[in-house]
Amino acid sequence: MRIYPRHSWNVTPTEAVALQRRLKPELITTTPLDLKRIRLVAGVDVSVKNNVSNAAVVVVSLPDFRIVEKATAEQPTPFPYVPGLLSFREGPVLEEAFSRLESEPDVFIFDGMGIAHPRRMGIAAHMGLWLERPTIGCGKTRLCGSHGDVMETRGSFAPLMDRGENIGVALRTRARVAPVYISPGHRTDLGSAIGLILACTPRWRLPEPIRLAHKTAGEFTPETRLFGT
DNA sequence: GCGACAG
DNA sequence: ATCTTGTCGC
Repeated sequence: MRIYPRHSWNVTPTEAVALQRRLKPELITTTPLDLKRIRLVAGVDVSVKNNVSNAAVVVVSLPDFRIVEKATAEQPTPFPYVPGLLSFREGPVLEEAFSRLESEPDVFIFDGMGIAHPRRMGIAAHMGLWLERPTIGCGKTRLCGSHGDVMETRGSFAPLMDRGENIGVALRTRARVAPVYISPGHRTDLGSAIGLILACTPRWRLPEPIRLAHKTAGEFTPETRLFGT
């Protein structure tokens, strides 16, 4: 599918922060999704081993979660892990995987934050600008903000607040299991994000597309090129 | 200055 | 993220 690069990834951490501040005004997080019309959902994930990054985008159909397409890419890891700058580490290899995608998913779910980020530019929000399509952040742990208790029943959630803003929710996708952190990325709103995540978690804590992408990204065979050939 | 800190 | 054994539960 077509992608829309917005800037070079070859930047310093200081420049990266400046880029996040410049891009933030372009995010749209007030448009609801028409959930009953969603047909294709993509899960996005990156695994890193020995400074080699492997990206996987797995597209599934709803409501049966059948795999429609898988796109992958491999690149040297270009940037260290710095809290708040994850997209500069995973963005380049994701861009390559996205460019190989044939289908056009209605929405993309990322392993990480959307606007639940110090500068409201988590990886789901940032890459949403590359895709110009709805994106949602689904993280396993919190980057910033705070929230109250979440009831133990599936579907319960508590607002995630940061500096007076509601940037997402801690959402219980499975009874008595730790909640996940959901936030809009681009071209969707918080309510729609919650609805879509619940529609994608029939059994496990993490959304099915993310689980499949995680599995695919981690299945790469490490290059054991010792002794040549 | 100190603590927090997606993957 | 990755490194890693056993272990509790359905």
